[in-house]
Amino acid sequence: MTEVIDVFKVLSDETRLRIMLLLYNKSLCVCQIQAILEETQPKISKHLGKLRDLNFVESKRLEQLMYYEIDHSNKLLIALLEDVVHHLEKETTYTKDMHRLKHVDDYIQVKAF
Amino acid sequence: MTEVIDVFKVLSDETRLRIMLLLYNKSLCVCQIQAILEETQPKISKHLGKLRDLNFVESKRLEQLMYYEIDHSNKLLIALLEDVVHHLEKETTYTKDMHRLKHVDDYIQVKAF
DNA sequence: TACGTATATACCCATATGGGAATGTACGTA
DNA sequence: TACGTACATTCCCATATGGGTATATACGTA
Repeated sequence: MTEVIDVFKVLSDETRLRIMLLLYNKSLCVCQIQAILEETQPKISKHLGKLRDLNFVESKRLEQLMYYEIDHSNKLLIALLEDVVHHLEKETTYTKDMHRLKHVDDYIQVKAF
Repeated sequence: MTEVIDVFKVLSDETRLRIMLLLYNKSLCVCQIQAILEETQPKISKHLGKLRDLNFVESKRLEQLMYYEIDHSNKLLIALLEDVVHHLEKETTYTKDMHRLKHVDDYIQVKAF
């Protein structure tokens, strides 16, 4: 039960949900997420820390960059995100985020994961 | 986005999640929910109030009993609960709740919804 | 009308949560 | 070694959240 509660808690914060929706599509480093979401670095970092502590994402350092990858083996998490994606298809914040994600390399140039 | 966040917030409390999983199967009155979950009446009532305020459930009075029914038209909510059901199939609290739900009439005798 | 049962609400409190500002740490480079 | 960039963490604070106890309200019945 705790497991389910944790997933819902994680996804019930807008910043974290947006982060997860990004990582659901592609692994990213902190500064990319920061650029796409237009949020402060500590804010992003703290949320990523929480996500990592709960094993919803994994981090991997590439030189100075810390890349985050979603745990694709977490069936529940993935199923929930899939539902959300369908629900948000035409929602402004989501579509903006996805657009920026596509063009993330225009915002910031980093090495690929 | 707020819509999605609200659903996740609602489901991120164990008591509320258990209530929703009950109502996902069957409409129930407060005292039935209380009996199944073995929680205090104000606790159940307050959570139901929150669920009603957010339009995730509807209430309907039958004499002294207040019946609660899930909003089956809320596609996202239903999809998420479906995912949860699959994930909890063998989880203790959940299976216990479902067992009590089946035999709710042995616990408390009330008029059907 | 008085009472019992079912339910809702108010009040209070402990704790959790999220964010900002500042600071610390890791790594690459000059 | 000094510095810049990327990221993590600490400290602090405002607010949200959940639960308990007590109380109020609604409805049926004697």
